[in-house]
Amino acid sequence: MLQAQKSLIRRIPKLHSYSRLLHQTSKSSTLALATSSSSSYVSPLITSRIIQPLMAINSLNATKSSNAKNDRITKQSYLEFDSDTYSLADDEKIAKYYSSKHDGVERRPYTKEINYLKNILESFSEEKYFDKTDQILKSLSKLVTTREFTDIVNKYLENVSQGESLSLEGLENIITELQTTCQFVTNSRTEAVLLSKVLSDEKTTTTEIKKYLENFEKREIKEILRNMEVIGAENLYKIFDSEFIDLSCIPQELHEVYQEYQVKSSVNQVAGDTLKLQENEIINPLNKKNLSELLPVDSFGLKVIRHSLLGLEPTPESALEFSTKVNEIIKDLDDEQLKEDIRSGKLNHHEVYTKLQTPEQKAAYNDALEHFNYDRQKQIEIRGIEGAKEKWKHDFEEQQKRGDLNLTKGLNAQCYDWLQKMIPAIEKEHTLCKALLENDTSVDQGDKATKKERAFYAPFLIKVDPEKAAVITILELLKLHSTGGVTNGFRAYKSVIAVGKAIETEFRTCLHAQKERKATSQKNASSQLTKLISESLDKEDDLTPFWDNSTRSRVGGVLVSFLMSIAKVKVRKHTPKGLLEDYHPAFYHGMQFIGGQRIGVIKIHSEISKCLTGTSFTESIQPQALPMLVKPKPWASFYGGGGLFTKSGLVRMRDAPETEAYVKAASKRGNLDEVFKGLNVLGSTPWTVNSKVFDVISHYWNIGEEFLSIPPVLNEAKFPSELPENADPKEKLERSKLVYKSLREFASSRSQRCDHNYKLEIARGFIGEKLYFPHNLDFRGRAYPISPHFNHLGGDLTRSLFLFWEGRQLGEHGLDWLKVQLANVYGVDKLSLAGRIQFVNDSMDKVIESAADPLAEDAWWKKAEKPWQALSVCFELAEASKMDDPTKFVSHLPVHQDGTCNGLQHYAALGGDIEGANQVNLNPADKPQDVYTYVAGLVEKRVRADAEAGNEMAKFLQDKIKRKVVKQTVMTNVYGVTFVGAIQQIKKQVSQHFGDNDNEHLYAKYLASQVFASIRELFENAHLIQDWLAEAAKRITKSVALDFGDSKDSEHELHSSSVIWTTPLGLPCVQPYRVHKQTAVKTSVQDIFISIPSGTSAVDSRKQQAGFPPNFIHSLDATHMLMTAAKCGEATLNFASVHDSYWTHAADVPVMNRLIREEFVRLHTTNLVQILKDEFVERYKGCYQKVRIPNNHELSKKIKIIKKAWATTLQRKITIADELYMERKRLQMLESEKPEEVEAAKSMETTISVALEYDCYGLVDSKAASAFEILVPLQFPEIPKKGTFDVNLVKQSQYFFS
Amino acid sequence: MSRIASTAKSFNPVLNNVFEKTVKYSYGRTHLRDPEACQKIIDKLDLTHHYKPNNFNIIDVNPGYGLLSSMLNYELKPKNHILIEDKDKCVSTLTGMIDELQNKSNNDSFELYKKDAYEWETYSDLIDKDKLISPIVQPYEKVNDDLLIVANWTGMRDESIIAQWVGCCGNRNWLMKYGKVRMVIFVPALSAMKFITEPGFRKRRRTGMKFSLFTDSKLVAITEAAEKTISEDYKIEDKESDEEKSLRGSSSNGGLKIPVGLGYDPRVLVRDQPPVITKAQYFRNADFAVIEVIPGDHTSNEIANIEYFMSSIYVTSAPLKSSITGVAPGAEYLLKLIPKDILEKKSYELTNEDILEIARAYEEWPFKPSLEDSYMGDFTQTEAYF
DNA sequence: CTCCCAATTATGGATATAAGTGTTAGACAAAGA
DNA sequence: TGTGTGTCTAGTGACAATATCCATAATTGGGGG
Repeated sequence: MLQAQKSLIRRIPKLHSYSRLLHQTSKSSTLALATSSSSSYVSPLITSRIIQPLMAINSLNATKSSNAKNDRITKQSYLEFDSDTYSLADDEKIAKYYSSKHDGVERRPYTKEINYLKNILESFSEEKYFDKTDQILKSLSKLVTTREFTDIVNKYLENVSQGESLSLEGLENIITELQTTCQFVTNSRTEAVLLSKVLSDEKTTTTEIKKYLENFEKREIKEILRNMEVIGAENLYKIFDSEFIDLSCIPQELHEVYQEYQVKSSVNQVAGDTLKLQENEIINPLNKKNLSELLPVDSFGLKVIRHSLLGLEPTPESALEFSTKVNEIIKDLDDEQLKEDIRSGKLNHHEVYTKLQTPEQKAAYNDALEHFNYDRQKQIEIRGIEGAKEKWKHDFEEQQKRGDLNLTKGLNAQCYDWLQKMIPAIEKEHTLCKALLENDTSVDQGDKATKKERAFYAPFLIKVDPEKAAVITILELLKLHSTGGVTNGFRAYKSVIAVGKAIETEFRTCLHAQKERKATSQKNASSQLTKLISESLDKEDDLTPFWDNSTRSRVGGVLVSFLMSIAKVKVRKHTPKGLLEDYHPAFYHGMQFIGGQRIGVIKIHSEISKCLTGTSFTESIQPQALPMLVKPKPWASFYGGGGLFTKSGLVRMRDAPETEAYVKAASKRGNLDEVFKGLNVLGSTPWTVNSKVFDVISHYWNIGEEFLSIPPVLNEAKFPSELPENADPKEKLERSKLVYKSLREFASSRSQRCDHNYKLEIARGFIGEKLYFPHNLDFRGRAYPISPHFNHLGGDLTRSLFLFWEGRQLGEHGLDWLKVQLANVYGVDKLSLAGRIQFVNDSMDKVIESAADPLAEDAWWKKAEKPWQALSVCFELAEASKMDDPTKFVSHLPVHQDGTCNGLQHYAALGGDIEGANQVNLNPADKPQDVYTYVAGLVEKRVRADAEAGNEMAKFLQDKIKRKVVKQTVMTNVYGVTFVGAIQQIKKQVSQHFGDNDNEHLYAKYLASQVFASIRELFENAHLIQDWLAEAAKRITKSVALDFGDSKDSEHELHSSSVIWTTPLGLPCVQPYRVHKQTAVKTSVQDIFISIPSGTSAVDSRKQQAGFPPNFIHSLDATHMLMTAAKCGEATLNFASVHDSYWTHAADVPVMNRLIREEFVRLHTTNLVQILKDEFVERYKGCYQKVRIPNNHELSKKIKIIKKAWATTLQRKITIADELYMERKRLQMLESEKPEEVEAAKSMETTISVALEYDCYGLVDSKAASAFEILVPLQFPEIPKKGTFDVNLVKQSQYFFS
Repeated sequence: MSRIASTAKSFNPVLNNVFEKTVKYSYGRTHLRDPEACQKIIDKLDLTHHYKPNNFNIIDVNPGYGLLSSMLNYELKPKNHILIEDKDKCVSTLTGMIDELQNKSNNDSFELYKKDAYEWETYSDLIDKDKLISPIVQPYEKVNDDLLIVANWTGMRDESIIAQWVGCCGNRNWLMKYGKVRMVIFVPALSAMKFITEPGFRKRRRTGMKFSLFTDSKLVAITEAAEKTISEDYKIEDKESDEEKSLRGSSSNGGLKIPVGLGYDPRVLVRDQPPVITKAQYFRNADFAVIEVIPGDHTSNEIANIEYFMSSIYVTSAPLKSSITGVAPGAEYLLKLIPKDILEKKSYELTNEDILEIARAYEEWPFKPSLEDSYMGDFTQTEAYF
């Protein structure tokens, strides 16, 4: 077993593979250069006097590189090494970089390993496997900085100090030992852990506490107490009680709490601001007793608490508290009926809220609800999984009782059955894992491979409760039904990762909840203190890093394989011999081939998939993916916005450590406050569900037929008739195409139906609720709601379901804006504002009809371009028009203001094109300009010219160019659509509108080129900027860093600089397009292919180039949005956005419109491109670029001579690495303190230095027959001149956003 | 610009100095440049007994610059010799050759058909629409003596065509509806290694199995192995381990005494004794082989029911008994129906008889998945975005 | 106890898999001259 | 070394191929000192 243990420990860090890498590269070309005979590669042009110092430097380098061998972590795994031989020198622990040295963004070597170690340290420390934790800590101490190590150890100490098993002495011993063996440096947090340990001991007397505290100075105590989440509420009060403590010992943030406590305890009444209820057991997920008590909520005399999201009832305590508060609020209502309605639960939260009369009542209700929802939110996040289980159990028991064969219920019962079988399997696995980790040889671990696998996932698997793990596995697999292009199944890869991720999320949530509970367990803790503590808990950043994908897939793999082996379904088959009955696996594994490539799939047994089609399965939504009931935690650091117990990063990214590092660094420097501000405005907008629209949707949904955007219920795909085996291959081919087409259609219809179903189910659950969307960003800074299924970014149908929770009186202009909104969604958005209002006024009776009878066969709203949103406005308008004074109408409807082709607006502002600015409404005008129509006109003009020139195609297309044909292409042009993409878009239009299908491809191709040319003509300067951006990206991504090939940093590939820029709000954007290496992870299901994230692998130059211009523009529109959001927040507007569509209350539209314009002007009055260029120059200095100069130029000759000289001394070809090495040496010597070295450097010539005297970019001549490649310092082209458009005019442009 | 002149037996002296010795465009395929090499192939094929002069047709797919075609034509004297070729440079050389023949020897059997040989339509048009030839349907009991197909499919992406043609042999559709039509195909060496195998050879996979089942295939000629596939520490070993090692199909230290033939199933080499074409004899540095494929006695009907099953079986090289379980729900039942000795075998060891046996057993299986279950969607293609 | 060598294991890289290839232009890499 | 040829991949959010073999580095185990 020792062997297995060693193997585990060895395999986990996988350090030796890295060391091998190091070793290999240390033998590679550059080092060979360094270690070869000393003077050989000095240019013959250098006199012997100068060779001396060079030799010295080189031999120094040589000894260093021979030392490099010792960097290898060889032999014993690094849990066992005990000397400093393998440690990273202090400067090496952080002294690495990503794309640029000049950004102060550090890259740590072995990040992956360190993260892994942190994770297993966490795991082992809770299990108290001290022998292992010791080793891990030793290893870590070699790899991280002292400071970080202190943090790690503190966290470790916190974990191990829990419970009784370790005494204070034991803890102190550990610390002392770590101090000696690992150079552990304590800080105040360490003291806090110790203090907490002292205080937690029941036997510790007050005198002892005092004595202990007296060891410290008051200033020190203050620092210690800052770590309140370590100490915990209960202990904090004990400290407050100690007579040794006075205000000077208390950190600022706790002053209030302290003083309050002093007052209260003087009256001998401890922190009584919470309700005196039974023992506070909020977080006890598995307490069944608790659940049965949940049912009689109405016994509190208030049924307001109606909805139980995910089948979870609120805790009785908080329900009682809430009902008490509500009773208090409605006490003074004079409307008895309303009072009764509220009490009896007839009204949902939002109805109650709107019906309250005074602002004070509303505020009080809001307050009470927020408090109540906080508890519910906790319940959802922590017990959401359990909710699903309870439902299954319920259905299972029902079925047992009644023999009910209802399909959905049957499925739930089936799940319960699987769950019951799976739990013991996982429990058994847990014991095996623990045995493995404890070196318990008495347990049989099975064959070698299994054992090896287990060694990988054991530390993680044991952290999650078997029941929860089982529920999660079942849910995730069922959720994946028919995804990934697999009929009746899913990709094995996806399932394994999904389960792994879900398990991790659950684990993290539990961990966080547990911590918070521990720290705030004191039943009488003041709410103020509780809040402070949970806030400081959020600050723990990177001590439990995210699991990497290989870990996820391993954990997921084992669980999926369990489910696959235990989940059975009963099948019956009539055969000639009679009825056969058998149990078949519900899931089975297979391979699919796509273009010869294997894809692992897991198929769901048809009996099961039958139950799954079309039915709702809402329980399968991870609770963390739902909108929130309470205001999200405000963003203040990289982690911490979003769910209460859910860790989500500020920027969503897929395997992009570089992006992460840059954003984190920016966050730490405080550069992101503006971004946070904007995001927090978005996150704090409360919403509710539009129940009127919901009812209508629900009606049509249940009919099951296709209606507007609702897809029909399809039961099975229709296949064309079979062909005989010997049919012509051509026919066979045609048929199989048809089969795939119909399968594809079926799948897409089903997945759409499924998607809608999710949304509707969630909407149903949130009717009457107050909900929030925490937002985060993509790497360009665009904001997205974190909850993926149901949010306001969705399509027409989804958007129509949203209302602002708060209402605002329409006031003077509000009604008009409502009308504009209706006109916009109806498709009448090309008229002037007055025209749009007139349009609605003319249709007012139809609007009212629509609202009164939305289900009418030919209701007016159904003909709208965006019918559902139109319906939503109809309801609102109809209500408003009922009022005598519509200005007093309280409106909840969000009114949208959309930019006309927002990307082009930014381009036009950047480029200053007058005509372009006109067409996208930057320039004030009487009525909105339509860029699509304009471009269509330009295209038409070109086509006509061609037609006259005799082009047949042009003759055919003449007079057929409509707005619609070019619209999508114009729109996506900004977003970097390629020529091919444009062809596809236009082809679709062509095939719809023109008769001739045979030539549609030719037409599309021709038109696409004309559209491109037209756009280019219209936005000439803008396109020059686009070109400039692309050229800059090209140069950056093709550049070589001076340090390339340096022995100290061998990880970088040749081209490893990605394009990085900073938005005006300070958010660094790093294009994450790199070529990722991929490896296969063996799991018991199959091998799983995962890519290894790396910030240093070669950049994907093509993607970087293609992506940069659109990404830059996106980052600008995102910036504009966040700026506007922040301003709207300041103006106390409710604000929401869908990238370039900004929403607020009708009454507030004028204010928002002003802010939108002001912020746009503010953004564009600086010369953004110039700033970008300056930033680039600074960031990429020290990078070199290949330039082709004429072969016969004297510079070419000079460089050839130098190269030849080097090559003869080195006996091999000169590589780029060699050239850079020599240049590096030259520059180093120039900085040297020794004058002779400086002298030597001055007269030394390298291939790069000789080129410095020439204007190499000027020498580039594309026409020259033969070219020679040389390296020159990276330069950027001059930025194109701006046009004459004055951005300030935007302020007066009514139709800029409208 | 030197041109080819040769005294090879099948070389038409009329064509001396018609073909260029080097060609500029390979169009991604290998072309024979040496009449001696062509002669080797023609001799090995030994087709004169099978086809009566002036009484049969040749469909010559991708003849390239036409050297081999001209020699085959001279040797076999077909009534019609259709050259399906659409590459410009090739076409011009071919027309030159045809003109030369017509002018100097009154041979008008050649017909150039400038279409893409990849398209199925090309063949149906050739026969049904343009009626250049009208092949006679002959029974499957004997090899068709009315039609001969010669094809060069040595390009990178041509392997799929070969596989599909074999599929047609199984289906007996396409040109195979005329009977057992002989095909002489130039293929990449690696394809020949995979496809022309006997049971037990490690590289034998599904398509290899189909070759065995649906066709009688032979290796006609091979090339010298390209240098990179030859292991440096190549050693001559004794015969037994020789046999074993080369059965594994490993390309590094195979057991033949000379590097030529490395990577092929040694039993096939012994069986077919293919002559070797040297590097200098062809243009474009890519190994190839010439194979002869004649439709066999089995059809795809016989194994249609286990298509999906087979694809799963050939994913792994584990013995059937262990790989069979995950193949479909309730596959355990199937274990009872298949003979034990077959279950012990690995997928690449299965013989034709074994496969047919499995197909029969599968038919007996009460829980065999319905047909639509075997449809595995492939809709990864990006579809429209509104 | 360490050192050295042989044997074993881990790991990354290469290659095959199936079997129509919906489309076109342009950039880029390998290869033939 | 400068050419023609073949291959690859094409907007964003966001979605990823596996099995097997082989060479070689790393580790272990055994033996001798």
